Amino acid sequence: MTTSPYHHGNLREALVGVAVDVVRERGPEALVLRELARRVGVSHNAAYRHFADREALVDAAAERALEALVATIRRRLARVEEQDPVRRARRRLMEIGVGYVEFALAEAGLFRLLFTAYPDPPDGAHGDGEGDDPYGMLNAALDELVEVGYLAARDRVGADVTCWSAVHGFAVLNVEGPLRGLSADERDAALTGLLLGIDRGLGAGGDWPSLADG
Amino acid sequence: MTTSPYHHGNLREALVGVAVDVVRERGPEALVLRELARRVGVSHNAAYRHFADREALVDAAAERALEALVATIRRRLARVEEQDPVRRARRRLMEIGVGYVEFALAEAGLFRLLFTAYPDPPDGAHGDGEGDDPYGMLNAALDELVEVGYLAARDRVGADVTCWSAVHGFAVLNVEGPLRGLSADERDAALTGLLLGIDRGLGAGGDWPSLADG
DNA sequence: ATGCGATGTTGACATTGGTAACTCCAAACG
DNA sequence: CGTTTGGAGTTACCAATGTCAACATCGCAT
Repeated sequence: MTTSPYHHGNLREALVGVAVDVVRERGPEALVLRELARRVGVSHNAAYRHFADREALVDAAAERALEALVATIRRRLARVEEQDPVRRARRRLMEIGVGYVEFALAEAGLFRLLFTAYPDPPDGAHGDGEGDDPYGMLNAALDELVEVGYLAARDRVGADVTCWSAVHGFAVLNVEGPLRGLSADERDAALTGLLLGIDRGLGAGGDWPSLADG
Repeated sequence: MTTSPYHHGNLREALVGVAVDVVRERGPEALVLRELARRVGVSHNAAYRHFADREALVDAAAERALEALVATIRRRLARVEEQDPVRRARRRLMEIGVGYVEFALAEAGLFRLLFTAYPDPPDGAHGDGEGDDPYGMLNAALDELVEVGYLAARDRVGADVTCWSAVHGFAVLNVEGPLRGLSADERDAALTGLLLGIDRGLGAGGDWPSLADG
């Protein structure tokens, strides 16, 4: 309501909003400052009162994208009802992977945005809180796997990078890489295979039954 | 020598050449038509006699990048001297991964170029020749693993996607993702862990000794 | 020699990100 | 209640880029 024709009210939010819209529709490369201004009904250059430059706006939008990704993963995690601690932990790890890929495919634009402007490294500092980022959630899940005895502590090191690499690679290849064009069925099968492979690899120390059957 | 001041001789090659140079130095986004022309000492627009548009030139450069990647992998494969068929096959698969990542890190610009303009899918059609692309080489290596009895035929399906995903993901995260900034040592360790994990996962059917020791 | 087609050139145009200088309004202060 | 001050938007402008159209130049076949 406080929208006098001049002072917009909260241009910043509005800009980030349309930015997200545009990215969802046409990808990060379609993120054009002047068009955003047009859409919001404001002159170009208005944006410069709120963002240092184009990149700053892109970063702001990327933050939104990250939240969306986290939300998707959380949603998937919440659906796990498994009771047995070991099976539960393993299932949770898989769901993180599924959620990650689900988001990448459903929101290809946002997913790509996320990695054209990523907030630098996650700073090896894992181990504190669960973190509100996917990497933190992954680490939490892996720690859980150690606690329940599925993953040998010795194999915990590097497991995060391995898991992330596999799932991220799968997502990238399917979204913008040579694997786009796979049918939904092929994709699902491949992803299941990938995740089961990880699950099997992590638990290779003991003699656990596959999550696939049962 | 045939360089009269007017007709350049073979502009096409020259353009692709400097394009590759620029990408190596400053990445794919620095690939600016007009600058290439300047570098070659020709007027802008000259390029349009040889390329339909910017994208066509990018594609041509990407082709070069692909060749370079393949060369790097071949070089690594050629160095494997292992005699025992099983160990040899396993080692070869690992070297493909190492080569892939090595290239991504050493030639970050070219690697990124490769995936900003990728020649569509590899067309599920694997099984013919080894192919001169990394995907073909990967498939050949996996087939070899089946032949020597390390990889169960049943697990062959999807193994290609799993391997590619893991290695590609690792490369991407390290080159342009949140894992850039890892020290060389950390990176090496993580990659070794990843590749051993794959090796272990593929051979999980039998009871093979790790490639790490011995 | 000559004329034609491939190869380059010049000139223009619309778009984009960005800077500078101006304007407008609202709230703080006397 | 008037004024001033500064945040928020605006217009004017610039250089760079991709691309199109029209023109120039050269070599080779006739």
